[in-house]
Amino acid sequence: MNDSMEHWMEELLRKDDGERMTDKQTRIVRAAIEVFAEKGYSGAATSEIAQRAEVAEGTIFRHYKTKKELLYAIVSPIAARLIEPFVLRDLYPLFDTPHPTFEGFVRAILDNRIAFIESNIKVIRIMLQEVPFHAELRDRFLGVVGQRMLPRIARALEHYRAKGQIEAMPALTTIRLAGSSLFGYLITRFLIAPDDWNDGEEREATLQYMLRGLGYRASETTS
Amino acid sequence: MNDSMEHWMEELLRKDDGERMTDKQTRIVRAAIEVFAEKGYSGAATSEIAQRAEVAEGTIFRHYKTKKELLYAIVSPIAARLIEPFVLRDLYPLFDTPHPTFEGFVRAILDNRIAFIESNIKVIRIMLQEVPFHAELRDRFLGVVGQRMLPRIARALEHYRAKGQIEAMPALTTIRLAGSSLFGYLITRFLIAPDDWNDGEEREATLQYMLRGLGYRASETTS
DNA sequence: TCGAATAGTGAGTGATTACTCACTTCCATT
DNA sequence: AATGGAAGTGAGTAATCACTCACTATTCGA
Repeated sequence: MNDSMEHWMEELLRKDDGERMTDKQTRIVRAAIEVFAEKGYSGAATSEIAQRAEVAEGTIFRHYKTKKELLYAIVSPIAARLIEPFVLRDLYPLFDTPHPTFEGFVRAILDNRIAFIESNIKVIRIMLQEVPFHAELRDRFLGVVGQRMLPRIARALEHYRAKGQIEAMPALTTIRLAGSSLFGYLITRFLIAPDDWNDGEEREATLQYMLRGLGYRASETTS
Repeated sequence: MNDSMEHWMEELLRKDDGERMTDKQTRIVRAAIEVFAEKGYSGAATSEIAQRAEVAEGTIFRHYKTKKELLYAIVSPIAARLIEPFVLRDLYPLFDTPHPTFEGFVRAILDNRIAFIESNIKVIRIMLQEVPFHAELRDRFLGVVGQRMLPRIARALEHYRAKGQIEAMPALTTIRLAGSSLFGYLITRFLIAPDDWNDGEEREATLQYMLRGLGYRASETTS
């Protein structure tokens, strides 16, 4: 029936004020994720969501004023958590102790993000589907990415570049290139070819491609 | 009003049997592209398409039995042409004369695909949006890619690998990695950051990233 | 010039849509 | 045990949906 939403669910299933949701409320959210993922936002009928949640249709609108509010309630927390690790990781200095090499840095991010996306694939799919049609959603997401995530990654990159471990290149370009490779890996693995997939090999090949592409050299100067 | 669909339009605007479309029919197709791109397939109302085409709603259903058939009529020819150049390019031998180096090969594909996608961005957006929801569409697309495009690229890659110009790696992995970079470039350029975009620099950086990532060496053996 | 086929029309249809509201049920606090 | 507020209900509603059909207008070969 369901699969991989267990851990984050517990955190998603609180209201903004921290109160726990009732049983029926969690069933509504679960059902909505299912139906949005299958049919898209416009194609999903609130009547079907209610049916799958085994709940009266009115119950949905008791908790969410509109269908769009239900969508946002599902997508927003995941969007935030897509970015969070970069923010957190920056709190204890990322620069020196944790990863002396750029390779270690990239490998850590890769593993971390793969794991997260792996267990949130459904909601992320909904997000990717709907972002083009909801200006508010897009602006909020791009805003957070642009203002919080990118600058921090840029700072980390500058560190490794200064150590001569990677080629000089505008930070945004570096992020775009490496991001595309990560993104392509995930899309292929989860959406295009979930079968016939040797994950160990593909992951390593992707990593090597990224490192070579960015001109990684083990080290020249020591910090 | 409209912008970049001029050249392929002339070819799209024939029926399967080659007959030309009437004026109203072309207006329907144009309007449908607009509305599908803005609202998605489910979110698009046939009444709005008719309105924008300045046509009676019944006229749409005279030419297309259902709304879904209208979608397919728009998307199918573009899906085919996304792949076609690889097929054609292979007809006159790609291996020797045209591009002695792998770099030239990649650069040619890059330029070719960029130009095509640039002038078909709207329909491609529709395709990307709707493919997840229409199994028939997805299967047809993946079928053509898997059976016609991938084997031919794989053969070309084998050629350059044999000449020692690129690293040994499974062909599908190579294609995925290079494809991700191309895809990421296009997504960023057309969907995420159409402003603040130095195209010359970004295109060159992407190319270099791809070549380095695949372990490109100018040449070792001569053919 | 005619006739028949094709293109185009728009009011009309039943189904479905998101959402409302008067109502009942549940439960924590007194 | 009483009570007030929140949770839950489901029939009902106006709007919108994709699609039909009886009809008119246009085109074009004979």
